[in-house]
Amino acid sequence: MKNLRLKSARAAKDMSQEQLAGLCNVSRQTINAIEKGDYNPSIKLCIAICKALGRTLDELFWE
Amino acid sequence: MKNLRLKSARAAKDMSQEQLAGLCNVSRQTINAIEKGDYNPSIKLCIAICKALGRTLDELFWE
DNA sequence: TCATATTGTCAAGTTTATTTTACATTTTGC
DNA sequence: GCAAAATGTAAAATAAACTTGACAATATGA
Repeated sequence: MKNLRLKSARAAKDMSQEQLAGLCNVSRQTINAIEKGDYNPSIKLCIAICKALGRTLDELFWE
Repeated sequence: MKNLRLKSARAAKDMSQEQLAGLCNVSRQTINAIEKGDYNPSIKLCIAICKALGRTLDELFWE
């Protein structure tokens, strides 16, 4: 299941996958895989993503 | 960093670590380690825990 | 006090997230 | 249409989550 809320929140900040990855200290491929729904990130990474995008866990990852 | 909100939410439901583990399909040791802060669970597991305890991600895992 | 349930912890093994490198495809701006 | 940036994807290696089994320590209740 793709994470379109994440993709959209990133677009809203006009941020590339690579920029977001840099802010979160992970690789670009990791961000790509998460948006694509390929795997299941750690809560720590989810929190880092949320902070970089100014969102909360519930907004980006709650179903 | 211990997760006391999780421990407390579990206590509020009068649920043992083993019962919670059962509902989340993980081992008791995994729940123990998460409460103790020993590791960094996946978002999928966090969501399962939240659902079992009737809480949201922000309530149990947001900082 | 005694028995039992719950929790803490450890070691060894398996699975899976994440990295690195690399290349192909698509999008964007000029 | 061209060049550059952004995205999609894949294989091999590494780190860390998670399991299983087992035992000690602590709490709970009769």
